[in-house]
Amino acid sequence: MPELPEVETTVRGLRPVLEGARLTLVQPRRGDLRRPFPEDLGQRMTGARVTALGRRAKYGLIDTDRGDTMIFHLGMSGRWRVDPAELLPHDHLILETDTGRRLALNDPRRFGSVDLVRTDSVLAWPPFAATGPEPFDPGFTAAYLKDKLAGRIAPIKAMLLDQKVVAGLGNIYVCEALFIARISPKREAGRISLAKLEKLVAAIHEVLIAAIEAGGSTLRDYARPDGELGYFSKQFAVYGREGEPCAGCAGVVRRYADGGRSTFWCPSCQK
DNA sequence: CATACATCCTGTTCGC
DNA sequence: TGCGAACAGGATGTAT
Repeated sequence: MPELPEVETTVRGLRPVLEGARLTLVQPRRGDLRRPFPEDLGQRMTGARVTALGRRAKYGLIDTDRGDTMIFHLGMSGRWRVDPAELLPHDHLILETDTGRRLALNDPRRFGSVDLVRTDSVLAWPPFAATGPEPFDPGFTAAYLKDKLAGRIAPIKAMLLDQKVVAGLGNIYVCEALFIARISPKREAGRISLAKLEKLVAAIHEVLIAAIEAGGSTLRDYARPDGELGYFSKQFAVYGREGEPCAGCAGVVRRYADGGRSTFWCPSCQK
């Protein structure tokens, strides 16, 4: 489930633990997640000092003073456990620092990934090369979307999930943003007016900011040894609320399966 | 190129 | 009560 807000919250939580620290141990505990760990991950990262942490799309970036960037993806079920008292099943990668901190990348479903690229080549890394603008990039505007979606007959929901259109959105926040903008997830993407796209851009900003703030407010919990990441779930207007009253009209939230994915929406007010 | 769909993975939830 | 089926879904590969 980690989408942009959860990855951003994770990066902000890792920053005070890792930034400036030297890595004394970088140890995979199995060979692979979604794909194999880089063979030289331990060799290249052990002894390096972490200089910065960042995020691109749904990936977290850990820069070192050796000119390497470790890129992690949390997949569906991934999270970093901070200072765990003991290692658990699915702790697939362990980091230790010269400041006495320990991190475990735990990912039961193993949809996540860890890659290692040269920092000066991060933007050319294949998964990033085709990735669209960040939602808060000044270039992500209604005009941009109008151009990008021109002629597209696919539903707007599918287009927003496409990382080449905009980076960082997943099923949950796409559903929420379309609800806020009162746009049906089934609407043909190329036939949405500029005015509606302006509402959509604003809705995406609104829902992401609220989710990041909700996550940020729970950083203290996240940092607990057995801590949980704070999610936005209690504030979802439509996601997971099939059959419940719509928060914005007299309608009822409905669900349909689209390519095996659930879409939640209010047919009464999303047109 | 655009679109649709299958695949990966495992803990949790649901129905019979 | 138990057990199998369904479900969660991001990235990627294949098919049309």
